[in-house]
Amino acid sequence: MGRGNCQGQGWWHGKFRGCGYRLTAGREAILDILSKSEGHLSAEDIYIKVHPNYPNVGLTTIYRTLDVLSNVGLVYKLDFGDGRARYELAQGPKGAHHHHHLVCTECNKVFDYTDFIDEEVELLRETEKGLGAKYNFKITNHVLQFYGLCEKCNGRK
Amino acid sequence: MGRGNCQGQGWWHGKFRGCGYRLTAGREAILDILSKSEGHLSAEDIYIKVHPNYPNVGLTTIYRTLDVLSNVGLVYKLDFGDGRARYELAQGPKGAHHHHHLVCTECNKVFDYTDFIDEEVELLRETEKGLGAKYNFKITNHVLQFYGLCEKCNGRK
DNA sequence: CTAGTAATGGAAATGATTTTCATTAAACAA
DNA sequence: TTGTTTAATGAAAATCATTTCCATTACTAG
Repeated sequence: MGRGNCQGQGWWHGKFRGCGYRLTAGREAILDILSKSEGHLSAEDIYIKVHPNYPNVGLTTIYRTLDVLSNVGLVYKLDFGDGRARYELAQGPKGAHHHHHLVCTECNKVFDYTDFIDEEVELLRETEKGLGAKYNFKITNHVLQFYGLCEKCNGRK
Repeated sequence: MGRGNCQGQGWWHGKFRGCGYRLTAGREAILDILSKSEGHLSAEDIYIKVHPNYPNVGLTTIYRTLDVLSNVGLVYKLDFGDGRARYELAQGPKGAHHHHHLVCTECNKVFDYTDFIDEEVELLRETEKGLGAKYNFKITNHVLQFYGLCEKCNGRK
């Protein structure tokens, strides 16, 4: 973690300075890639996309930056169970568009969905409240993911 | 994956042979440990517990066996986001006792809970059905986990 | 009893992520 | 603008959970 709770909402620039972080070329490059190519990039994916324009940005920096971005709350770090983390922008300039993920265990493709989100969110909120009260547990975060076979992979069997 | 769908319910012994697997001493030792010490053991945890009685069972075998057990459906492989997998018996001799997990991000302790399970299961079932229909996705599995601070860790801050 | 094949263990390999450390460059004050 | 302070950086090395290799052992069906 590090320097306190810097999570919240808002859009870049100010966000950094406020938390004592510096906004460097490399960091902007990474944010830029994330905002353009929407969805589920691994550190290496980002490295490959950033490299042509910024050949001097190393993989180490990608990792460090993603860590910072996720601390600041600009990026979500996702785990689809394939041994490498994925990252996606927490929100566009327009704000957050809440969605969950559907992961194909065969081709590893990830589908975003927004159906049932309201009911899910409602239940999750209830559960968080209930569990928090019962176990004196302060819930900060949850993970809900569905795994299975996408249409294509399911057909092939 | 491997040799077809060997998932289902039932208790040991028969399970193995039926799927073409052999029930060896090492495998029984691992099942034994899992059934005694309930909850969330890592491969190394298991290794350490098995080793005194079976010094000749290596870590590699633990991993391989856990893989088999999880294929056969006797064991759930869990991921609490700390970089190592955990394993728990899918069911006791009495049958499954469905529960979910509450993970403390500070001390990494994991709490089982069974509250709200009915509502959760209901919603998850609905969602699975809905998503399955809409995206032609065959959902086989889901993950729902809450993260936060346990009473102790929360108090310390 | 014997062939066929699954299971095993130890060592080496893998691969994503972190750490180390010397160098560079934001940020802010003078 | 110019320092000065300290965060940020890159390259290489280190970590560490998990897998793979490979030669050996041991179930099991015939």
